[in-house]
Amino acid sequence: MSILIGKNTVNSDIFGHLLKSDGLFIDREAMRPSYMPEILPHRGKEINDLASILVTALRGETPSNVFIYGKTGTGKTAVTKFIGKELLRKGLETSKKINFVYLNCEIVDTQYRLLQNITNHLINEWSERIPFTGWPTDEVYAKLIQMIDKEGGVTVIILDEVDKLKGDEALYNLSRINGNLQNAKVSIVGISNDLKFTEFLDPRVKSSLGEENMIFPPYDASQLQDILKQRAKIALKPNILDDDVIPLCSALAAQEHGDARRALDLLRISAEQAERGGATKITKKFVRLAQNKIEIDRIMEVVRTLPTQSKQILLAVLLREQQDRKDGISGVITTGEVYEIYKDLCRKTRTDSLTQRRVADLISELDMLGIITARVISKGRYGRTREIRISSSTSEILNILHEDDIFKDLTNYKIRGQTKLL
DNA sequence: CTTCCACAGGAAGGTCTGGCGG
DNA sequence: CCGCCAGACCTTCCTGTGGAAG
Repeated sequence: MSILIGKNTVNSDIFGHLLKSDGLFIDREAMRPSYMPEILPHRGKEINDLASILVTALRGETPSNVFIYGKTGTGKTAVTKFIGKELLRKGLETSKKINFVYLNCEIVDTQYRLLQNITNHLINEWSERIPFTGWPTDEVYAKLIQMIDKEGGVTVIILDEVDKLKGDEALYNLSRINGNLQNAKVSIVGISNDLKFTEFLDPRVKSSLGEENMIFPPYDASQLQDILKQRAKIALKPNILDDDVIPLCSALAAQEHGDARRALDLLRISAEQAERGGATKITKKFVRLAQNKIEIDRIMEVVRTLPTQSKQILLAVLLREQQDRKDGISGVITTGEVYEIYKDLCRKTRTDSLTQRRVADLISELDMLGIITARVISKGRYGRTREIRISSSTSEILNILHEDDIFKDLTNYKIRGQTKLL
């Protein structure tokens, strides 16, 4: 993001000025997904269920392995981490040896790194730690067994986003680790937001990992309200929220499969928008702004990471739309027209052009990503085609596209003279 | 009612990359 | 290290079609 400094502003001590300006937050962190609240509203049942499975660890026995399923923002990670904390606390209190290892498999995604991470978690001496690479995998596995046995007690391993793990060998090895242990026990908790994940698993792993299954249902609008109220109390200064802001954020997030993360983002960004607008109260207006911003940010990110050919097609659509607006025409943009402009662009940028068949597919891809809308319409005698529109801010997308090197010398590009029918 | 445009979109096959077992 | 295969990415060829115009 760039900071523009107007000609007339006094730009000495910018940060000082911003710091002094009375913000709306007390603790911004409390609205971020990583924040761990003291109480998790509406997850009492889930906490209880998981706790009653893992409580066996406090009795020194092996808890069943658990598989937890639930959509994003339903509190899976929060609940498991919460339980982990409690388990460790209670373990200390009753002097039972408990180890708790949390790993996100999206970051630690190979068998080697997984085993290495768990083992290192149990090793205190830096010198003894297993390096990022270099050891044979089975040696790491042996070391892991040795360490767990040395530690004794019960080790609970949380594998978050377990579906991101490459290959199921790692899961297979971990699930039968108890057979190799003398005086320690291991329990695995797998977390996933993909219910179909277990279907592709080795049946042995499947039955072992899924000794217990838990499903986290999405929050409904009123539950989201409670969560937002709780966090707003910690994060925001008192009396700056309009009464209808939290219900609105909750309702919007509830529409999107009850995602608490989404609701919190919405509220946080609303507050940020209000803060930046110099407002002293957060109103519905800022929620709308925030929603808009989230959507635009999403689109910008998608556009930025588009393959070159798709960018080229998108640029063709944008140029056509811009031209039409300049000429005061508001006709429909069709696949054929886009293809012509696209081919011309390819010539200018010296890239190979795809066939119209392929371009048509890429256009519907762009449609599915929500960058453009492409509806099939019939113009009767003049054929059947797609009516293509841009769904959001043209100029901002153009800016992103111009970041791309291949569009560098296209700044003065003009659509070749052609009169539009109808 | 029929015609006919300008595509939509299915099917099949080619090329290339990257992972994986031997 | 090598051959094999799956899947991504494209092309070629094709049949199907909504509805304004005739």
